[in-house]
Amino acid sequence: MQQSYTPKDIESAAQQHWEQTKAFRAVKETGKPKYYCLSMFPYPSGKLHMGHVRNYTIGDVLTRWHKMRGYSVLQPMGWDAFGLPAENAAIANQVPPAQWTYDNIAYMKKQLQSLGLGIDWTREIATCKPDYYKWNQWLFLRMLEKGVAYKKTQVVNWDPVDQTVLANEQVIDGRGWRTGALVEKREIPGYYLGITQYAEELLADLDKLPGWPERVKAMQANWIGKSHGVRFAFPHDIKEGGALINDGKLWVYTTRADTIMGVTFVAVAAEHPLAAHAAKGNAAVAAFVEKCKHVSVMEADIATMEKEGVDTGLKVTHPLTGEQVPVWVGNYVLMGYGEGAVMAVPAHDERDFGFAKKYKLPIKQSISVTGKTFSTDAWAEWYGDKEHGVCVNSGKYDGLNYQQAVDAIAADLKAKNLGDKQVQWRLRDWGVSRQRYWGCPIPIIHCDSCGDVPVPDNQLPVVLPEDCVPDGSGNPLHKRADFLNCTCPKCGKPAKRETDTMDTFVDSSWYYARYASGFKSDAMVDSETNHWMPVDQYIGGIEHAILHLLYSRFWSKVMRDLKLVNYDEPFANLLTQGMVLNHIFSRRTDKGGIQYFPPNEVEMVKDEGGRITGAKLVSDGSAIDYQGICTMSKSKLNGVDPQALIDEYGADTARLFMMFAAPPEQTLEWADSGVEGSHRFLKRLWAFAAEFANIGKEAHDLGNLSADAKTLRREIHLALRQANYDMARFQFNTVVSAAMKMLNALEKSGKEAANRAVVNEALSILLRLLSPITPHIAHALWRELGYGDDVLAAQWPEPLEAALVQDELELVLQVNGKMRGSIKVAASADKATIEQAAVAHEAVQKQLDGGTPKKVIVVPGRLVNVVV
RNA sequence: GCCCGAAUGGUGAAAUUGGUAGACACAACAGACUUAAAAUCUGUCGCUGCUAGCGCGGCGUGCCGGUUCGAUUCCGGCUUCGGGCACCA
Repeated sequence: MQQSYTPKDIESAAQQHWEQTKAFRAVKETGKPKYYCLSMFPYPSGKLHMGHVRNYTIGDVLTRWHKMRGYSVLQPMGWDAFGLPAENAAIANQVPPAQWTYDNIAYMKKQLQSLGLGIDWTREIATCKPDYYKWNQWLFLRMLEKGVAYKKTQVVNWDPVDQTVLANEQVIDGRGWRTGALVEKREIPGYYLGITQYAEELLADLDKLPGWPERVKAMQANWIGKSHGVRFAFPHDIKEGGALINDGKLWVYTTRADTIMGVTFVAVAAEHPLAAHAAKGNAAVAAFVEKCKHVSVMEADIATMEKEGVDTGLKVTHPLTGEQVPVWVGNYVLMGYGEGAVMAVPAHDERDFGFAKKYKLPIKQSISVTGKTFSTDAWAEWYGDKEHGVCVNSGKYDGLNYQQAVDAIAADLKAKNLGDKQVQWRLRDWGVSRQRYWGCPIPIIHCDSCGDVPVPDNQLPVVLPEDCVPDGSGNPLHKRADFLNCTCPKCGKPAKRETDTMDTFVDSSWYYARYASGFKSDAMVDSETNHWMPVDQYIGGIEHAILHLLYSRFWSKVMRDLKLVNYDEPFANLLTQGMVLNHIFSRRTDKGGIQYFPPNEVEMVKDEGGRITGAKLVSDGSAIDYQGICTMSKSKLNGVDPQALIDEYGADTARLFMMFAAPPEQTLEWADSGVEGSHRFLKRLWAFAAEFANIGKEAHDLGNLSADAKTLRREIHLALRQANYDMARFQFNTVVSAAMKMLNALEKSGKEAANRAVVNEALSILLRLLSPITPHIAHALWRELGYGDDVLAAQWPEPLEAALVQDELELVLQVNGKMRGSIKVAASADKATIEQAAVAHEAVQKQLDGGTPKKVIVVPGRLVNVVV
């Protein structure tokens, strides 16, 4: 056996072995439970980054661990291959997006394989291939038939840099989620998916997902945003051009209908028809409306912006009291939510209160809480309390609590035909049309006579030409006559194809079901899908907590309603892995800019305690600033290329460090020195195994062990017990530390001839334990030491009771809860014996000072606490 | 403001859920081997007081309080930092 650890050789040999034995080919096996382990598929950006390595290592550890425990496993991989970066690369390099994408896929696939991932590559998919996106189109047509998909013209978020429409979800603080450009409002036609039709179920079914992190469920629930309230109208007779505006009704929505008797004014958004009407005859209103339009663009200021408004001079009628109520324009009212108008109750809404104080509007109390005194001088927390409040100054509603008042008021409004209870959702329908080339074509044909005609199923897929080179000015499909021109399926006349493509979130909304399908028939999914689904463990970044996961859940429910699949929820368990961070180093340039330096060109300067105080450049020793720790990013030059790491240390070291540095859900701080530490462990393991192989493995009798051998064996099994416990809760960092403890113990006392039987057992445990994390070295040593042909086929180790028992226990001795020493007692000792031994201990005697203990507490197997 | 989550040595972290705080590592320091370096191995390593030393104490898990024989863990009240949501009516 080779004396030194050479990762290159053993890793390629192990990978060949898995390939030849088809070790990870997923097949239905009767009598075995299934385990579908899925990592979020990558976008083929060019090369793997550390986040990928972390994600896929976690998935592979779980896959291999389950395989060894008797599950039939499915771990697939594919490519989220449509999207903007390919078009941007095309513009920059004059290469078709298709070619760029396929080249990247080929390279990244090699990288994934070099990590030794146990993937069933026969199920590989790329979403840019017609045999995949055909089913996007097919399902889209089914949705059209069911009314789940529909076309409408709407104001959309327009990203001026990417020249595309963004979903509401893709707008962050008024900027495009990818480009960061300020979003403009535009009106264009597009297709929408009725995700709001499933809002109730998407919210309710979160309760069916105990294996999801609470915070992800909370984020989804917030996003769906269900609120119960009352929608009602203030009647008015304000006319424009002879006709009543909005049929003489100013609609508002409120969650606090119980405070309706406290209404002293109404506030409308600057874009509201009443505001527009008032602006025509009132310069002050016109100026304010204009100001709101400009200010509203400055998103950063909005959060801290002063609440401002202007009186329109218009009046509407209170629907219950008949009083005349003034209408104001408020910069805090949003046209996009509810009705674009709100009833204002200064006494019981903090925002309205501030507004009323500023403009000296009346404040009318309509809720009171026992023992509290109302004052219009300052806002108090209880004014908004709907738990304890009862109606006052509210006529017939006096004395009613929140729910009673809302019920009564809603009923009265309904009787007057002026309103009713309504459930309001924050969630909007999903606009899927994108004015981009590199995406799945929307299967629609525009005919001058017949209008928008769906492409018939037998003409699917509508294939996207793969040889276009976008030049940055609009969609290149507009210039492709061969794509554009077609005949109308209804009347046969010449017609034009839709050139919009689908949001790439469509592609990723069902790929997991496609993997699970056997690919045996020309169908979106086949019967094998229901065997593997739902995904038993889904692993990916927290950044997808809302969009991708919500869309996938929605898509699954649509597929279920079409009887394509039989599950309600696609992902039974979800693990959101933390980000990978690294140090940032920078320096101010002469011109006042900031220049960043990659960590490998920098030497850190530390103080005596080892704290980082600064840094200097390796090349010339000049001082630079240490900026702390941040996510790896191209612009800050603090990314680490996993390939360099694999080339230098091997895949096992990369995997081991990734698992050891932090628990999976926590952010991981990159440290080169930590990588070396992990590599050192593997070298030590190899060296120890090689020495053991040389000495030979005679004397394999575990039945008659010396006290030392028993102690060593117990240490091994204790560590194993801890490892198994931690494996089950995905705390892989302490699984690794258990493995390290085993090797430490073996190095300390494993070289004695008398311990050889224990060492032999220990190494077989250690190699099986490490096999999911560092599969290559485990595979190689398992064979070298003659344990068998394939460690993957070995049974997962479990600690033995016989190895854990002790004749004599060491108990911690406490006096008043403070540790004062320890006592040794026979394992069979009863409570009285232990108490006696404890009290007799000199440390206890010293504390007792001749007296007797008040109380003695014995925790079996752990400690004795003497209270004096 | 609301909803999550976190806070433990110089650093990453652990403590099997109320029972020896700091496991396992990294860094640092000292030593061995070496002509030397690298590699490797050994030792020290929370803060602090007394002691020449062996040792013997005190404090310590963001802060303040509580429950308990015993609290990193449970309860109440804060502080700070992450993440999400938000003029959402």
